[in-house]
Amino acid sequence: MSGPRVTIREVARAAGVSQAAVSKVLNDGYGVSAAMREKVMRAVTELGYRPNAAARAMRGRSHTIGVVADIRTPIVAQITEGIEEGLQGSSLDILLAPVGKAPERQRSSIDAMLNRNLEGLILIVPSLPRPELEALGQSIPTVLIGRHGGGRHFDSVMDDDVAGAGLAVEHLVGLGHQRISHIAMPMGKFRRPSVLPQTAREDGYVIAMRDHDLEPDVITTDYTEEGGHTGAMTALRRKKPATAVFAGTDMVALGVLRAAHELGLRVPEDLSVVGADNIPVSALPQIALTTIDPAGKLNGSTSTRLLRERIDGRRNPVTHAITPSLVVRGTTAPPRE
Amino acid sequence: MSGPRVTIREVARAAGVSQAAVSKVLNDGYGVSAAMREKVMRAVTELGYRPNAAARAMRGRSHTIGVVADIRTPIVAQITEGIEEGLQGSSLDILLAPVGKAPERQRSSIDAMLNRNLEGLILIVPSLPRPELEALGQSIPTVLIGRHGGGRHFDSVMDDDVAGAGLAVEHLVGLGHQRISHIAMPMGKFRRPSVLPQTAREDGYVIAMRDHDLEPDVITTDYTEEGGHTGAMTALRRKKPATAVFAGTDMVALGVLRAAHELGLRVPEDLSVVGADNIPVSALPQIALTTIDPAGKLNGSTSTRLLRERIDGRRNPVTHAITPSLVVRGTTAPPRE
DNA sequence: CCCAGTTCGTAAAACGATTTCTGAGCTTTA
DNA sequence: TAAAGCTCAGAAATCGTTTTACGAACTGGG
Repeated sequence: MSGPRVTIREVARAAGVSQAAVSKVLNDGYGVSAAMREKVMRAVTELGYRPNAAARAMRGRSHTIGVVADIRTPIVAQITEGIEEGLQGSSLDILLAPVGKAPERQRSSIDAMLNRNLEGLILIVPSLPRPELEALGQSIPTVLIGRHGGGRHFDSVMDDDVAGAGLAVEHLVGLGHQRISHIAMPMGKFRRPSVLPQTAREDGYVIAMRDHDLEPDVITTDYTEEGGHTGAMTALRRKKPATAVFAGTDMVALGVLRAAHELGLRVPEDLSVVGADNIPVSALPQIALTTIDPAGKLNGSTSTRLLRERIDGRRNPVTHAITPSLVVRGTTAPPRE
Repeated sequence: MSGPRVTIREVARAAGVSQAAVSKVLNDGYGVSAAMREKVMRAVTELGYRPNAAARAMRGRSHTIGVVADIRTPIVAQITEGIEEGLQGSSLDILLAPVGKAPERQRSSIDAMLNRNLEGLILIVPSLPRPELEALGQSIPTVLIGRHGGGRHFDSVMDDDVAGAGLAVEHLVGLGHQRISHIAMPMGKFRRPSVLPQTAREDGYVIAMRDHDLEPDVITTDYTEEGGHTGAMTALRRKKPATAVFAGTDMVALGVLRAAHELGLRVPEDLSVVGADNIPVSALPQIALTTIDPAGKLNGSTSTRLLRERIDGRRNPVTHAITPSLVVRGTTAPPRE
């Protein structure tokens, strides 16, 4: 099954035609007769020919798209699945550059992909400044996932996190809750990074609360389990403690659950908790967290669709928002009183 | 920052030398004077030249290694980190092909990487039959992670799961436990797939129990949360129920914890539980699972080292076993009686 | 001063595909 | 029937780099 690779030249010889003919049959195929196509195809399958992607990439198309993502984030796996699904029947391969959160690392990975003449790039929640992304979009078809705000030279796919937060609040209000706290992330000193999902969730929470004439109560901590714990401690030690908490992330929600446990509060009887992201842990029976599902697969397949449009020549930017859904599990119930 | 890419030809012109000279400076550099190196380097940085990887891949080296892995597995992230670490200072890039468990999918991803003339491949727990892996190893430097057994044409890096299981049993015995059950995975009808970590863990458990003159008690179910639940129900409803359970996987251990909870058993007072894999969930304060840590990062960096040796010409196969460590958290304690 | 042996550098040939250009053979049209 | 138009196929140029082969200039020893 190994041995020296079979090249287009050998296929051509076997079929008794020229290299150009073989190439034309395999690609667009302008000006090839049925007889020739048949001959070539037989030789191709017989020899088990697979075109050398490196050679392809140099001239013409590389038949490959690149995905840049932090694979430590659980949702990346689902998004990737969606991306692959969207690639069905397109002869496009997918290559992933693993990165961390460091912009420097992301930059070098993107560079590496550019060096390979990929046909397009999908960036999952990149932490690069917008001007850089715009420049990138000008040099290669680019789609961003999970970054709010849109741009002029790339497409964007994201969850409508404002609506998602609304769903959470609706659900809790519908159960009869009035004092609903939200645990959010600090925004940094200088400017509000409005491109982040966190910000949108906070906004959505505030808007939905106001819609119901309820007083928003935003508690700012880290987006970690520990942050959720300290945030919840704040919310639950007030003289009129919250009866429900909407955490900005499932991880935060886990910290909230721990805090509740430590304070002797039962969930959901004494306290309702809603998270966001629907990470795998949340589905475990022991956790059974009510949460907002970000539809990772749909994000992936949608971004593939947009990317293919862009590869096919579209220039104008498209922004696609996906409406998340609420997954009701065991951490929400009507309040006691 | 975009515009047409700058090629080696332009660098050569700017430096007033030939293309070959530039190439030699950038690579091995045989027969280049200090003066020439200096000239070329200046032109390179000045023009911001970055060699086109596609062109490189066609002739000579591609400066890239490929990783084939199922990114849904949490440990892959850590392994990848280790791989990157091992790549420091080597001018090698890393590209990841995301796959599922399906052999068909893995095959096509490997093909895709072969088409790109990569310098080497790292396969994380591939589910491909051995002959195929041997053939692969003959056509490209290959290292396998997490697959027991070794081979003739590739290197293997794995955890010493036998030793790991031994650690778990030692720990429990040291605490005073005698009735320790193990929840394992079914082996399939026809032959024992001895290449899997699960099998090694089961073997290690049996050996360690015998060493202490204790009767092994292996319960076979699925390697899932649900499997752990049903397995634990079996182990805990005996007339002389187990006082400790060694689960083959953290996910299984979570199911055990749930079963314990449902039966009104407190952990660790009434039941000790040890898992294996140290997935992120296990570290959460509410779970605090005692488990065996597979040293993912070390697996990664070791495999990179071996791969580089192979790329540099080594032919004989190397198998490297990593001794895992026990992470003691809150689910283990001395038995009641 | 000549010759062999180094050094340093370049021209040109790969690598394996795609694409452009050209021409051979037919068919249609005037 | 000659000119024009089409269709199909191949020869050759091209992509950007590495590598090979070779020549020029310099060195040092006799």
